[in-house]
Amino acid sequence: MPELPEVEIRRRYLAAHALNQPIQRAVILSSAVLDGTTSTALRRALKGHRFVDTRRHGKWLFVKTDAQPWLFLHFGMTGNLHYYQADEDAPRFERVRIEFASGARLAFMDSRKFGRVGLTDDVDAFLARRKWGPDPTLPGFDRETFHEALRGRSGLLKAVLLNQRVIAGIGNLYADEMLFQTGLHPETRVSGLKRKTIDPLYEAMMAAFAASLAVNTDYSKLPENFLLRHRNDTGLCPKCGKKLATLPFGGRRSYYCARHQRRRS
DNA sequence: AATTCCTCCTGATAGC
DNA sequence: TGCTATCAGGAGGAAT
Repeated sequence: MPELPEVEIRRRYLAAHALNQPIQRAVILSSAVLDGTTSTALRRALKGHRFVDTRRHGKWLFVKTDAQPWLFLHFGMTGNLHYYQADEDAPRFERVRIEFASGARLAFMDSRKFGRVGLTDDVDAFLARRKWGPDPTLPGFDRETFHEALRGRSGLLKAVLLNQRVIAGIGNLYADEMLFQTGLHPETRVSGLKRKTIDPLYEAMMAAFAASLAVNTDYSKLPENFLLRHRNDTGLCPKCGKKLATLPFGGRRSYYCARHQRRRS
């Protein structure tokens, strides 16, 4: 579920609740979500410390501690956060629990265990090592950055948009939204795209992220003309009422309107 | 180097 | 009701 806007909402949630209070201990309920660290190392890194800052790049969330390392979180397909009190029920699928001295708790939940939790001493080095592309919502990203990111790419547009090393943060749903808003077929070849096509794609991406953040990623509150409102098996194109078409795409599906998003070339 | 394919894991839902 | 098949908003590594 979580793409750039969803992870940004989680970042804000964590920042609003979990900063600047002493951590009593961390409990790892499923070590399967640990990435490059161990239960022991994670517990030791957090115990007695506080979270002091947050940062996000694409779908990755980083939480600075008052010691050396940052905690990093990736939510996979089903990851989420839940802040609650010790006398309340733990959420389902809790995989890592951070207990604060106050009695409050922060749960990292993830039914499917595709999420990741780990430690890094240097966020920039972490991002560079994994070769992530630029994040469209961070300072410095503009139309030219977008153009530059797509330059030299030869794959299919949908696949390129999903490639986090090209641009960080676009997932299956927002890629479909961008393509729908610009009338581009998912299998359009990137190599042939002109600036007059790429610019609207950039605008559609920024508009989709902004609109989603404005409604706290509650898609039911998005304007009617968003594909995200209709992206399901019975969904109809908000422009023409035609039933949405789908294409298998590397293990998942693209939803699009076969009338407005035609293959060109 | 870039792109495509496969796999990791488990819950919700549709269909019989 | 119960079982089975299918699908789900991701990333990393292998293969091409």
